[in-house]
Amino acid sequence: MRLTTKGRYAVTAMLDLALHEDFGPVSLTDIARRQGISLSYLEQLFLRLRKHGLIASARGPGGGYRLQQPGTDISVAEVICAVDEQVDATRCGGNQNCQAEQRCLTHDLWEDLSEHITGFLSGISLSDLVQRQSVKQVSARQDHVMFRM
Amino acid sequence: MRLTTKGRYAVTAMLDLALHEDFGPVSLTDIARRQGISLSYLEQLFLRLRKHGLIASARGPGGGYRLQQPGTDISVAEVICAVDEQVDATRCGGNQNCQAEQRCLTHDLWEDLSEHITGFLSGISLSDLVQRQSVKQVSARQDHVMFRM
DNA sequence: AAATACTTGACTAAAATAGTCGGATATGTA
DNA sequence: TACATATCCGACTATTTTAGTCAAGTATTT
Repeated sequence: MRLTTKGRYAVTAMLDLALHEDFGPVSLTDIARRQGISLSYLEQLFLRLRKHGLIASARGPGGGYRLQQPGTDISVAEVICAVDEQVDATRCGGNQNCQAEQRCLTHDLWEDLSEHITGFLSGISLSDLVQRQSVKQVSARQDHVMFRM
Repeated sequence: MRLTTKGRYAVTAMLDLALHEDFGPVSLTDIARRQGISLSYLEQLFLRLRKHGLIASARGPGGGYRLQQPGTDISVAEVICAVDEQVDATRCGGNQNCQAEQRCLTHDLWEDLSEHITGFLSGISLSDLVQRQSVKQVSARQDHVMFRM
């Protein structure tokens, strides 16, 4: 699993969605405003999230996105994997041909690390984040500032 | 701490150094040959590793680099930090001004993750890697193929 | 003296990041 | 039915990072 800012944007946007979906579908325009992420960039990310079955879309006025599964069932790891497309993973891709078609010296180390990170992020669901005190605080500020803008 | 291929190259090169320093200083030319990394790129990496006090250099014929501290005292985390220069860390840099000068929604999550990864990689020293069976195997193959080339 | 090897800075091709732009399509509401 | 809203989708682009190359040094051993 790769860790990039793209993945971070996706998690932030999904968390915003989880925080606001009680009042019907959430539009990308709202998420873009609240989180300071460009609309067009969000469109790219949500296309992938939808194709991976994490969210469902509703078109037309009042439309937007909602979570396809309960927030407890969507882990941070899943969100990141959905947008990062796992092009080459570790360069020492699964096939161990990192150096001259053979396993490179540190192959096992990166494999161990990768498992470690995935395990950590698989254990954190969107619901877990929603309940965090720090998230509640930041979210409240964002809702307040942006309210009826 | 950022995880990039640059950091991976650095760890691989430092491990090669740890594996061969018993016979005196190790030249970058040798490391480049064994690990399939370009000499000029290694020069850039080792400049930073030296400035961070992880290695010492010896000029002239028979010169090269050796570890500045025993292999047990150099962790993988230190090597990666030395070359990655920590430009912006998490974009939510230490100052929490990730979004409009305020803390972003997922700030704490990335901070937790960062600590988790750093903790994991801090617990692995070059000596630990040298003793791994898989590392010994790959290293033996590399020495054999490249011997007296 | 000569070869080896580190030191340093400037430059560069290719890829990834973080978007922008333009249009098409679907849908709820007046 | 017209219209506004919103998702869909593809193509394009500026900037940054990666992964180097190149050239000219300097120091040291043999």
